[in-house]
Amino acid sequence: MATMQDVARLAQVSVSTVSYVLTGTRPISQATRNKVLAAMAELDYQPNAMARGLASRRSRILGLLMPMDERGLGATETAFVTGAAAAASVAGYHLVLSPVGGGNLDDLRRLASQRMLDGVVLMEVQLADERVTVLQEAGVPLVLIGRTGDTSTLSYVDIDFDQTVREAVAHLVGLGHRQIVYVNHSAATLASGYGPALRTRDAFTAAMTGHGLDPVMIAAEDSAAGGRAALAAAFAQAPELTAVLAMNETAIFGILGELAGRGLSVPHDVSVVSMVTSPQVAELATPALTAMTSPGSALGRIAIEALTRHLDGPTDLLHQQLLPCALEIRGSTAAPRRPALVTSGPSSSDGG
Amino acid sequence: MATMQDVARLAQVSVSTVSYVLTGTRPISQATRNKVLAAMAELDYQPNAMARGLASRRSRILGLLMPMDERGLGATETAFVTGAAAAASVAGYHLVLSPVGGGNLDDLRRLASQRMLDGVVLMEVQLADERVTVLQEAGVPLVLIGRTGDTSTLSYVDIDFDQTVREAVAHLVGLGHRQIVYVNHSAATLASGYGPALRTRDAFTAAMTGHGLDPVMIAAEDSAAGGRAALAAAFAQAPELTAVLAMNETAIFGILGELAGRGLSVPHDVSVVSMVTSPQVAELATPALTAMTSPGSALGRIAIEALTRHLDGPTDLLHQQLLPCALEIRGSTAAPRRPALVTSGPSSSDGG
DNA sequence: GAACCTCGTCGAAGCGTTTCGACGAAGCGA
DNA sequence: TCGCTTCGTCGAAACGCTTCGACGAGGTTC
Repeated sequence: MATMQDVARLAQVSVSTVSYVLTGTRPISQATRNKVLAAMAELDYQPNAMARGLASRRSRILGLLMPMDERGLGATETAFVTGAAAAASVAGYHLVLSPVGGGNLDDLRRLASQRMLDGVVLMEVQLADERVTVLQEAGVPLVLIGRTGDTSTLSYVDIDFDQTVREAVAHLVGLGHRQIVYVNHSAATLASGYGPALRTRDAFTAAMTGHGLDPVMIAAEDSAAGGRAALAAAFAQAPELTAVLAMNETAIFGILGELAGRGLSVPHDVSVVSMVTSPQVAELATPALTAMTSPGSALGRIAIEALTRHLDGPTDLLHQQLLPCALEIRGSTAAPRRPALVTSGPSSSDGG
Repeated sequence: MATMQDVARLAQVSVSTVSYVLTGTRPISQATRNKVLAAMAELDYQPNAMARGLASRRSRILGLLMPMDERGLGATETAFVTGAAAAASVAGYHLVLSPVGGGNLDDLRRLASQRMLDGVVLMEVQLADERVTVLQEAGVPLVLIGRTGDTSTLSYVDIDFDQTVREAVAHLVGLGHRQIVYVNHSAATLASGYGPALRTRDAFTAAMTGHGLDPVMIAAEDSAAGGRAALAAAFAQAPELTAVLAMNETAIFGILGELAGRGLSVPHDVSVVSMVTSPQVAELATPALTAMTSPGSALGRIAIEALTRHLDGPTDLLHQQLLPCALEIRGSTAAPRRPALVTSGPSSSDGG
């Protein structure tokens, strides 16, 4: 383990000169720089992260705080992580993933106060999220993936749920569907103030109303059984339904199973669109699901970029950005077999 | 940000005394300890992780190195992570997840040499894994989840593939199945020396042979399409097959789709067992899959415990442990409708 | 009662960086 | 030529902690 001292001695310069070569905080002549670089190479020198952190009061570590609950990361969340890690690496930071759930707020407070994290990206943000308060009190720079209710003082990147839902509905309506049911997360999740669930609910209502259609939403537990139950409820509320739009990635497999069980084929009897879904998951189903693909890795990347920009050049600007999901048409949507009576709008009347 | 100085001053003791209270490295009288503790509480003191790391030459950070590839973490890998994170927290360490894939060996070398990681847990180990060499050269304590080919000098925790496969086969044979096909990972994965694929292949051969049965293995691409192709190949090689055992969690959805497409019902025409699978994924299918549930979080926990034990008390003992997956019977296995002719062994002849 | 421990505490020397003030050596305008 | 910057470098003081040697005070042991 060579230290800066060793490098300085070998290069016959002072320690500070070596430091300046490394950090570029002061100009160094080309000749000296070369001597130092050569010495570093010869000694296989690596700066000690702890010493650097202590002296500079910046750890060059970023935290990605993700509540890792029982059911694990979907491919969407994984994409956040990989995107974020790659961006952090580019910016010269390390990324610490920390599974700080709702419960251990003290853990979080400790983590934040230990000066080990230069900044933090928060995932799975609730509309009212105590973690935000804790981190702000600890003075840790913060970027959210997702949004709290009051976004006026925070930087965030989030999915543009409004546009995503609008596009999904437009796709179905364009195919001729009139009775579309939206399967959301559970009632409990809605009640807990989970942003995506609430925002998509509102967006769905708006989009359907805009088409002159009746918005029917079902809250489903996050399980295959929940999906099955949701489909039963959907048929009860909307017997003529020809399409299902589902936010609940887990429930959707139950929905598909239940449709098969009722002898209904996808997409001919019922079309299915999965929202905020990764291609990997969409391909698991048979037929592969038409889905709104989440911009997962882009979200992670942008969040980290916003954070590092804030850390490296202390701009006080907030970064607030929404990214829509992209419609990827696969095998689970088609024109309805018996298109509902056209009650308004110029929807096509093909299909049979 | 109160420092140790502040605490010492307020408690009217020396800085070193405060340190001893914190670390317990020297005895401190109860009276003094109380004074110090009170001062800490009053100042809301949090030790500075960087300073501590520099002085003690231990960062109290552990790395979990996981190759995060395109298709993301399954619930199984996620369980590793949560188990490891929880155990690390208990042992007073932080966990850094680092997406160090195969390519960036230099990144890894840098990470290891910066003295930022006290120790490392390596996931998704190949039989010949360069990362192991790099870390050993850098002198970083190491525990594997998985195994390299030569395990003589390394600590590891891994799934007991041999027993897992044996149990799965025994379950199917016990139900009366004789023609069982094993769907493994892809040929490319096998060729790359991926331990689980190779070990399960051998274990399957051994288990089937032990029952006097013919082992048929199919290598399937990690996709739904790969699963469909695999099933076709399986029927080509073993037309009488009544059961499928699948290691390939992704392919299994294709297999199920293809079975449905052929009008074969699960489990009555064909039984399906999924290996090394999380309950969450098993429940996604309809019917829910009988599966060998991987001891995911236990693996992560045990790996971290072995690592911290090694770090805190420098035992030179290696920790080498295998954990079997647990058979969880759900809806995808049953006695075959027409059990194959009993050719040997005392299998029951019920079912019809 | 001398010699020797052990216990609890202190002061000071690091740990390996960054960063600040200083200072010759040039370079430049007047 | 004189004062003035600017450039490149140096030495030393942090940064906030751990850890080592030392040292009184109080017990034991013979």
